[in-house]
Amino acid sequence: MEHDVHIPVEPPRAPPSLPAGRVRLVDIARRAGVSAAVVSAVLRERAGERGSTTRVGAQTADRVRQVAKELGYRPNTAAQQLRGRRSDLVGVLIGADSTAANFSRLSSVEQAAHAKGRRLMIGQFHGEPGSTRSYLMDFLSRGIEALVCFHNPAPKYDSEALHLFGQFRAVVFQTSRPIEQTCCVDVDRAAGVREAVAHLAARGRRRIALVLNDRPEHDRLMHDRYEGWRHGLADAGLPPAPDLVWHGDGTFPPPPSLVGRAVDFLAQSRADAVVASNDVWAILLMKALPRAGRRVPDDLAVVGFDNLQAAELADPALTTIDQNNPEFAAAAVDLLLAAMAPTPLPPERRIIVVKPRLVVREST
Amino acid sequence: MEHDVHIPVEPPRAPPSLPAGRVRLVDIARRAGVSAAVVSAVLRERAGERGSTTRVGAQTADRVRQVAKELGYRPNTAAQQLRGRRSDLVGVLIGADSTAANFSRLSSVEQAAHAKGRRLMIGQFHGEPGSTRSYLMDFLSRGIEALVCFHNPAPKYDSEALHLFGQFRAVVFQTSRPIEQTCCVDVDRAAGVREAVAHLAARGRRRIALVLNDRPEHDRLMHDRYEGWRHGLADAGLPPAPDLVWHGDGTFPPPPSLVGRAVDFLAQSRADAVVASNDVWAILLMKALPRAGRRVPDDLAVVGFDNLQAAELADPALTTIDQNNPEFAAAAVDLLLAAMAPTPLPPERRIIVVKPRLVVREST
DNA sequence: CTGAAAGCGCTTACAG
DNA sequence: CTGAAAGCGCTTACAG
Repeated sequence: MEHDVHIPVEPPRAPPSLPAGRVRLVDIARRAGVSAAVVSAVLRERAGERGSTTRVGAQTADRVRQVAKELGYRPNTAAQQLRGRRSDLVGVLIGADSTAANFSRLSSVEQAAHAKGRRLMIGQFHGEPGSTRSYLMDFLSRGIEALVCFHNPAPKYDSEALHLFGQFRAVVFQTSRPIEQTCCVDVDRAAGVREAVAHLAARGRRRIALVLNDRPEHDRLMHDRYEGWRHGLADAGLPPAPDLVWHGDGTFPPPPSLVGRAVDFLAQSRADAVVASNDVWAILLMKALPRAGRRVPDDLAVVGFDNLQAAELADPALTTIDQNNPEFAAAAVDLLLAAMAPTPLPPERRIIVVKPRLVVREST
Repeated sequence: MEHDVHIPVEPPRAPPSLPAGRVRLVDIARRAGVSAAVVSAVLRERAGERGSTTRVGAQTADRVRQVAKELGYRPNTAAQQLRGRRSDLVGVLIGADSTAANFSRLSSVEQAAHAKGRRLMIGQFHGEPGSTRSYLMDFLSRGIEALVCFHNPAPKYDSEALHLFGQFRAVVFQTSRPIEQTCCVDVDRAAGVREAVAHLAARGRRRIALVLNDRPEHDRLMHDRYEGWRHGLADAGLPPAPDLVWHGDGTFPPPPSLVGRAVDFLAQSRADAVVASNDVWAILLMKALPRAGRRVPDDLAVVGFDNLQAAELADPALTTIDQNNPEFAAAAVDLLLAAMAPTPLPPERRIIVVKPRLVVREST
């Protein structure tokens, strides 16, 4: 019919020896004069997978590899996956409002995963539980079996989300687990603060204060810091000093008024050192202290937590507790791989605690 | 044979009406008493894809949806992809040594991509071209057609890498393109600096210096700042002042000795304001200036570039040029989607320039 | 409006 | 040591 003439004519097909478009396994097979099964066996062998029972002659194998390279063959992962191959993707869930510290940890996890031949797919959740669920379902649709969650602290999940988490072969959470069977990498915050207190005491500080973002009873992260501080004082032979603990109302980042109250507290309590909840708090304190007539570090030594880029750039450069992201990331990936193994991981091996490192700079 | 007795006995199969393991399309079809083709049509319709020519009766459709929900069906993306469905994944290439600024941009891109129904797979490269190539091949194997590259500045790619880039349907680079046909989102650095100079002039500054990390002739990013500064002076009716330009040797971050030389220059040139290459430079200058007897902002106003978290935390809080990541990310994703369309994008639409915003704080 | 069939690109028993 | 065949879970012409 006349109105059909505009339909484009099929271009002449390329000769079968030079496949057009994407190169497939059979294209290699045809060119090398072997069957697809042989090509598959050779290529999987090179990919370092477990040797198939089918052995291919060395000459044939070389020829196949040669042709594959010539044609620039790249296997179609969708087909491999459909045929039963396990996915090498790791899903990552991270809060869209994550701090810079979390994104730098993400970078470490990517490197650790890459070193183990894994790739990362990332999803950010934005508070509402729906976004978490949709990403989890998406990951499962793609055959992703391993998941890392950067929840800090873990939000309250609804039962539907918990059900979805349960469908992965391996899940590693950060800091705490909403589901007992899953895995967790935690940072030993108490040990970090304890080391910081030891460092301050060694430098002659005697009235070492603690500034918390929230009450220790409300927030496990703060509780851990409190415990580390308490033990640190005891280690150094200093008396327990509940009068040297100040806490905010959980607001973060703290508004100037809240920082001002903490500074007043530090001045009035005659503290000669302070361990802050994190670097942001520490830097804000350092900024406000001189205006209250307290010099850092002469009158008051300051220690932060996180080792943000801002810590190094602060004036004076901030002594802080580094969360040791490379070790954290390696532990997370190791846990993930161990949890994927056929034999279930014993409960005591499902949690790894990473020890942070104190980075001493000018503020102490 | 006796030594085979340890092989586990197959568990009794679940009745066909309650499929065990992953739920497939046919499981829904069986339960709903229809064919797989009907289920596929109904489910794709719900997924908002273009309506198939095959229309399904409303009652049947409802029943299918109901059953799919009951069984917790999730489509197998590998099978969909193998059947010809386009991938909704966007590959992201980012330097492992990326600054915090780049990772925060990554977060914006994820949000923009997510808003358009796309997912991100990230890969980090570690300097050597091999890691870039292996990620590009990996992305192609997965059927990923869209790529975003956070190269800043773009490294020298070998011809093999360039060939791989050419195999994607859409590639968006940051700042500059190593291949002409690809797309690029750039930040109008010159406009940002020009605005900063206008701001300084409006506050009565007359000797506005420029501190560059490298010679303008060596580095396009520095050249753009130089041009913005030059035009800014002209806009404000200030004389051209080549004696107010200082540049380092490209080392970044700058060692204290280099910062010291820049500070000496600022003191000797009697500058009353300075625009620095970036926030790190600005903060290091602010830290060193008081020791040279110059107070910020009273004697010397300071402007940075990037709006890092450290800028807000600096003392005084740093006025800086924000790269406007949300707009950058939206532009990058728009470009990607436009470039994926069947009609090729005209060359002039392959570059989008994002205007940065000046964030005024205490340092000016 | 609906069903039966073919096929996407692989891998894996199963024969030779 | 190698080949022919079946099938993973979908979607899309093609018939009815």
